[in-house]
Amino acid sequence: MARPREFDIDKALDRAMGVFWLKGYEGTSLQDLLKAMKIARGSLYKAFEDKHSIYLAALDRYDQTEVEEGIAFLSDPKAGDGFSRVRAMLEGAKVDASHRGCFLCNAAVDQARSDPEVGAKVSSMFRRLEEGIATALKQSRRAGRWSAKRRAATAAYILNTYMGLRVLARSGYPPKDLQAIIDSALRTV
Amino acid sequence: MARPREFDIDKALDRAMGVFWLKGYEGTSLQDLLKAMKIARGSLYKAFEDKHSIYLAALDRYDQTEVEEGIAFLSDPKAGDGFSRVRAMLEGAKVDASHRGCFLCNAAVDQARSDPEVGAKVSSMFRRLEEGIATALKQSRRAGRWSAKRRAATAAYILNTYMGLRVLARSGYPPKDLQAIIDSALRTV
DNA sequence: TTGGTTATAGACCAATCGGTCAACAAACAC
DNA sequence: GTGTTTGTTGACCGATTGGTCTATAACCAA
Repeated sequence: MARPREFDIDKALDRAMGVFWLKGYEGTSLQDLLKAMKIARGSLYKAFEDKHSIYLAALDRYDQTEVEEGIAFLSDPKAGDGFSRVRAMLEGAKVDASHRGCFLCNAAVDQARSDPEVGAKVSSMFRRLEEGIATALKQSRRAGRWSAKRRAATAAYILNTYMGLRVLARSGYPPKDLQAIIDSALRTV
Repeated sequence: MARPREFDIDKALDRAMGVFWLKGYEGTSLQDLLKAMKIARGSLYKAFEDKHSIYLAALDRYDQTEVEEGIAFLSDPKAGDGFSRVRAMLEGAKVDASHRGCFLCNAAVDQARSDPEVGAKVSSMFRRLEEGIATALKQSRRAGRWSAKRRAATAAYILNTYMGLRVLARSGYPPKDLQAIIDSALRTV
């Protein structure tokens, strides 16, 4: 047989994701990636096709870890009332000490338009997050009895609010003011 | 005296803005800029300091044209009831045939964190847009008698909604669904 | 017409970009 | 051990990056 790979490919992908997340696709150089992933050039090109495919793989990794975790939380009855889970999700966007925003939102803004593959992944995550929010609403005291249609519309509205928060948070909007926005957004849902 | 400049610097800046808007800062090369601005390399470096300063100037130009125009519209009593002006602003984000998003939102996501000068300009535009929205609310039948504090909170909330719409629109979210989000967002304000 | 000044054009530059490759190393089958 | 296969390493590649510089052109004052 052949020589086994010396590095953990998922760990390397996590590190690549961190760089893309912080600096964006165009703003990240191969050198940035190699340094963060702690592997040599040749190893990277054995494991991945090219820079673009690493970005796509990092986006998938973000999906499998962050997004799926978020959806699982939204759908988890043990995490409190459905409505409070939605609130917790929004408040999670408030504290962004690293000012990285969310990778999904960053990808939507700077790559989704020019890269159809990114666009498809972004749309998929949007849709599934919406479904997660709708599920949480269904399991809430307040919205549990609404029509499915009304819950779906509200879920889209909350996803939209979430994306707005991520944009404002990334550019340093004060957390206190973000909290006020969350309160306004949920007050009358 | 000296030889006069042959190109209109504001027109060139408009063109530069268009490229940055579409492709982002890192995604735009000097060649892209020269081609769009229709000037030669030497002329560009006579008129501007470097690529970065062109980006800042383009952001200022966006401020003076698009943002100020939006604020003027929001504050204009002749443009209908204050509340309907706010609605019109949100619906303006819905139709984004070019999928450019808004330059302000793009700058917030991909440059505001890493570039303090961009961050300051972005924050300034956010704040003034909020004031514009608050002014429109003050001139509305529905919110005219609210406290200034409540109007300010609602203005921040609407700005947040607007940014969310821009993100979703840029990645190809269907306009019909965006309309539903707008309806949800304004239903209970 | 001449001189001073500044814009234009594009050749040119070092540095960096993403990507390839050949030499070597490590694993297992036999 | 030997052979085969694949991972690792870093030198290397052409292309492109943002930016400089020189020769020339266009303008106005005198």
